[in-house]
Amino acid sequence: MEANMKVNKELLKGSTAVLVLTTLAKQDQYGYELIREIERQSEGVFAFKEGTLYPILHTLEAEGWVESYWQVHDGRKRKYYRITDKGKQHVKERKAEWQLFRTAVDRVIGEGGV
Amino acid sequence: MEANMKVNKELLKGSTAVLVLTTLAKQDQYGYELIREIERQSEGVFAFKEGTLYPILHTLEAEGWVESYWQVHDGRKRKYYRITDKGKQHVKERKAEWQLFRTAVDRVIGEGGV
DNA sequence: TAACGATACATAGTTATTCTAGGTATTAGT
DNA sequence: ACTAATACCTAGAATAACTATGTATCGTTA
Repeated sequence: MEANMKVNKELLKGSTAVLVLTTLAKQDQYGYELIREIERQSEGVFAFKEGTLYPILHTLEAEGWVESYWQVHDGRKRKYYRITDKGKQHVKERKAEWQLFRTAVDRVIGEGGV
Repeated sequence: MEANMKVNKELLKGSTAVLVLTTLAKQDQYGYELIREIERQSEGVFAFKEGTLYPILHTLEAEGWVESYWQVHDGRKRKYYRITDKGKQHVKERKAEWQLFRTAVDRVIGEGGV
């Protein structure tokens, strides 16, 4: 599981919120765990650094898309995040946006069944 | 054909080079024409402003992925761009990167035949 | 028991890329 | 003569992820 398989980081811009929110929609998770979970699900393509993910989580919380709560587990203090109803609505819109974007790129570059 | 169908502009980052180079790989085009052509092919999703596209073309040229030449057509001076061999190699790599990225996003958000 | 690596959270400042907002010049139509 | 469309251009703003660094705790092992 090589970390940092070289996907241009610029490609990522605008996609992180939907990646994080979708993952949180399945179950509450804490930051450090989210990094591993997203890396696992993307099969190593997305390997967020902590310095990248934590500020994103703070932004998502400021927007009201997630809520956080501290919880001790296995003798460790962890800050869990839970998606809100507003966040669920938001992720629905962003997913639709992603579909639109993906389809448009594929049309131009000529992949995806054209 | 409404310009600016709201695809988050951040999503675009990292994708413009491959969009432009792929279009140029089909035939030489000039900037103003490229904007319309990409808008047409993406069915209105990507509507670059001139202030966006021209600097991108200059960057692509500086990287050696395209070459430009002035040509008069229909009584108008136009700056045409032609993709180079180096550009063709580059766009191949970027397309592969796009496939990897797209697949990874779809895996995480749970679309695309998982 | 001291040292070290892994876990877990955090922020300041840099970098990269697109957009905004302006500008110039030419041509075609009214 | 005026206006809209064509065609090119750049400087500076805005945005978002990354780099680098810091703190603290826990488990393992020498």
